[in-house]
Amino acid sequence: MKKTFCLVDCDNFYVSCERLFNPSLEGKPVVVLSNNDGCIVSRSNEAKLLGIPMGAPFFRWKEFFKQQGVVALSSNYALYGDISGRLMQLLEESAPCVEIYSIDEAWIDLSAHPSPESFARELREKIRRWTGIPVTLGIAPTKTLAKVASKIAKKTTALKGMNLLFGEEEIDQALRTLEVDELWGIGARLAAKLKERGISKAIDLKNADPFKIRRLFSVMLERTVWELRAISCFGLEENVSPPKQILSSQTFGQTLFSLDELRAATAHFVKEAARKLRQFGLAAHQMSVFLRHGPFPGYIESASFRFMEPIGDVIGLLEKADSLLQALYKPQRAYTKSGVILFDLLPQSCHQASFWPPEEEKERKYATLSHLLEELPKQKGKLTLRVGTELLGENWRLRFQRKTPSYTSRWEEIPAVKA
DNA sequence: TCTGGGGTCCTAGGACCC
DNA sequence: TCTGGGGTCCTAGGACCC
Repeated sequence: MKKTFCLVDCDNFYVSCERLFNPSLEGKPVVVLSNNDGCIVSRSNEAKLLGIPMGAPFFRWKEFFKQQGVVALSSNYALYGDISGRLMQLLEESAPCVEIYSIDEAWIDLSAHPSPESFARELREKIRRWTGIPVTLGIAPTKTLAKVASKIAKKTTALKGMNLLFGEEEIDQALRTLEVDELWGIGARLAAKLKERGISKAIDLKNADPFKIRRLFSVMLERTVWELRAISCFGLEENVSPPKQILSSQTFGQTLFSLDELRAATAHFVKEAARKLRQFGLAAHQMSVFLRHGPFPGYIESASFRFMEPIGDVIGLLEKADSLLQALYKPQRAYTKSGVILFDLLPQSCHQASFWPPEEEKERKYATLSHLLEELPKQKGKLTLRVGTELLGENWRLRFQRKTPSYTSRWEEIPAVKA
């Protein structure tokens, strides 16, 4: 059966969110920075026109921004997450089959829709009116081609944020204009290898022999070739599958040397990871703690542990993480980042009984404590109950020098209208 | 002086099994 | 001299995505 996929892709999402609450940013070059104000992760069209690349380190562009009047903002994830939630909800109410793909992208299956074009036109208008966020829609017989359609729509103002790609000639025409690394699933590494074999434009990959591509590269790349030929290989994934791993980590606000500081940071990451674990009703069979040290990009060392039984409670995770960390730590090292990964995740309900008699008393105590540790701060404020290790240091925390208020998610920061 | 954080999937190779 | 042929599972590492 012929398929029709529609990609809904927010334009410059983080910048667009900032503009909702600060219209004076409209028409100006604006960028949003990553955590720690490290690099540039979102750019307005005006900023793109100035030649500012995605992912560039902020410190290299600071001077240029001053000269050109570019506004740089720290990222405000509470705001972006909230706006994204509203937008996705709107999509789910408007379309039958939706896959939320990232904070600012979603797929809609329009295969059964009698008129995808008018549906898309109305949807785009509705999103703009209800959320204030501009989006671009790419519509095509495969996901890879829908990405191509949207990419071209973003480059071509005449298309007004919408592009349908169906005819073979139209598709070929589009693929002739794109480099192979502009395709979904092809990064710099693969592009370099493809170029060695004379495949440099997207159209060259479409015309390559899929079986040869599979042999030389991978099945994934073979599927991309089929997708470029309008044969769908990547379907819509509607059911939100639980995560397979949970990672919580950060680059520190400054270089750290002391074990106590690292312990405080790690305790924080464990709590974050455990919160997510509970949110999905999962338990972790394995945990790994890692540290990065030395000059950028640095060396990463990690230590893992496999629990006898999958574990979900914070206290148990904290204990183990702390001892893994202490085993990894070496004095005199300049640490720049740490983190915790939980993997081998299972639903809490498929708990396999232990061969050993359970330590019921201890488990009950832990469960109560873990519950308190999570609930109390939620109800009474962040600092009401914390783990001792968290108090060992604060220097790992991030610098946010240019953050805008949490307009939609904190009562104290809701915008006020002055009479 | 400054370089994000959170994910997924695939592959190759080793250990082990019958 | 001759040294099988299938499997499975696990892990590390590479590549990609937003």
